[in-house]
Amino acid sequence: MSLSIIGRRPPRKRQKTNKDEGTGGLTKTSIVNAALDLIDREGLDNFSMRNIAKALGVYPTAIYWHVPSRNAVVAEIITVALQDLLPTEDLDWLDWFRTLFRNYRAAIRRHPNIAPLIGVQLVSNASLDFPMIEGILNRLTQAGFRDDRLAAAYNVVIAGMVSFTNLEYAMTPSEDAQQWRDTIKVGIAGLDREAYPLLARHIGRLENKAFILRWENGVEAPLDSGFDMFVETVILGLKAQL
Amino acid sequence: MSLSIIGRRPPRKRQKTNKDEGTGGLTKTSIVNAALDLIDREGLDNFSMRNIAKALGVYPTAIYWHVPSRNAVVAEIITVALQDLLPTEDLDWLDWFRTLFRNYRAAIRRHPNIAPLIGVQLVSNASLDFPMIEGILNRLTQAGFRDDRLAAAYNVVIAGMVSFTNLEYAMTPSEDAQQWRDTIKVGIAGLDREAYPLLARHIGRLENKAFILRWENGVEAPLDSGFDMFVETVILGLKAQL
DNA sequence: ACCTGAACACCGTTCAAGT
DNA sequence: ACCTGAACACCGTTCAAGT
Repeated sequence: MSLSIIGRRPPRKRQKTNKDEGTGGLTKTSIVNAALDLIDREGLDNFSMRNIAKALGVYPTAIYWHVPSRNAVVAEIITVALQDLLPTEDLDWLDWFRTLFRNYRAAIRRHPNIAPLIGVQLVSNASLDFPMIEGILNRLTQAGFRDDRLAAAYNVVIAGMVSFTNLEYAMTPSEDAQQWRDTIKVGIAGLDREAYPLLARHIGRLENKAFILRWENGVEAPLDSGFDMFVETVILGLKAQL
Repeated sequence: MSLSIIGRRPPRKRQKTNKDEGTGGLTKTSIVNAALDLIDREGLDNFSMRNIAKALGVYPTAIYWHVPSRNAVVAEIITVALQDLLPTEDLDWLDWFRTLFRNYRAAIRRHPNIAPLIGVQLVSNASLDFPMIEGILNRLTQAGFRDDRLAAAYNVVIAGMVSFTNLEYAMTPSEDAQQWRDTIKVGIAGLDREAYPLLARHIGRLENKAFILRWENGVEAPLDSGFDMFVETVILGLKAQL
């Protein structure tokens, strides 16, 4: 049972017409699928209620009979994309969290363009669900976190799960990508090597492979080793505080 | 020397007229200040080029003589808000990173509404600057990270710096905040206590104090203990990998 | 050099009307 | 029950024209 905010409106009683598939009629799921498809194919810049409608061959306003708002569509997209993140029960708590974090990143890699939607609005947070929360609390309790420290550790885990990956898959400018890339490269080329010696020495392994110093996101330039270290950092850091 | 993408256009030669203050004329800095003010006062939903113009008493298009795009304004806002994050030199590497993370959060707490702007676009990443990057590399080198592991650790630090805080200050829905809060509370009230016993047992210390289970963001409901633990997690986790 | 003003191609959402 | 169609109050940005 997830905290979906969709399907609350219209609040008038509504018979379960149960035509969620087959008939080709407009439904909540067909809308959400079309929206996710649109984002995958054309990027977040082209994600709009009007473009969803266009993809479905209906008037923009038709969507509002099935779904209360754009925010609700976003929440539902996140729910769909982040299904089945929970690791299997047999893992110990360290491996359980490792797997959780990797599952999250794998889900984002399937739909990288949705990354900027996650975490920026409380509304979209709500599409995560109880089984996941319970699972996290369960493993943290096993690890030894109690009471207020359990709540704190829970927040650490959520932040750890989404943070690196969301940053890795930040939006690249859809227009003038070339110009943007040049701007960064020129900035790096003009670097004062005496003022910033470490940056200058390691520029080869930082350029386009490190936050702030890249012009492509995780789709073209994945930050695998950084992600691996981040996962270990969070897990070993939690362990160190027991 | 920061990687600002502002002031590139118009690329025609342009005399330094040096009337950045005093005269009351429109300038890049007056535009950025007005934009940041607008966001602070009225929230991100009301942040638009047109509303900046309205606040300055000019036509929307006047802004485009001083600034190339909305993205450029965003990048500049971030640069202004994230000034002076660097800790003092005398701290050892552990305390240096602790202070860096706290400085970042303090900066966001001064302008909480800009949090959703940070990290979602590569463009806005670029407003961070070389002194900070060099400082981070410096402390990581001191700690003992070398070569490829230095680059990975750098990415861990950047992600660690922004992640928890950005999530903590995610946007609350500007409209129908009351309805949104009720939706969450109803979801929690209807919780299956047998299926999710840990969640049920600790709901008192999770409700509105934990990601996914809150209806207010860090402005009204700061996650202090979670943040403290997150900082220690990242730092001790890095230390554990040396 | 700097701003006005019209214009273009978009948005999300409401509401009345059709079937 | 479900969709059309018009309408409202917005967007970012370009470009010609004024001063």
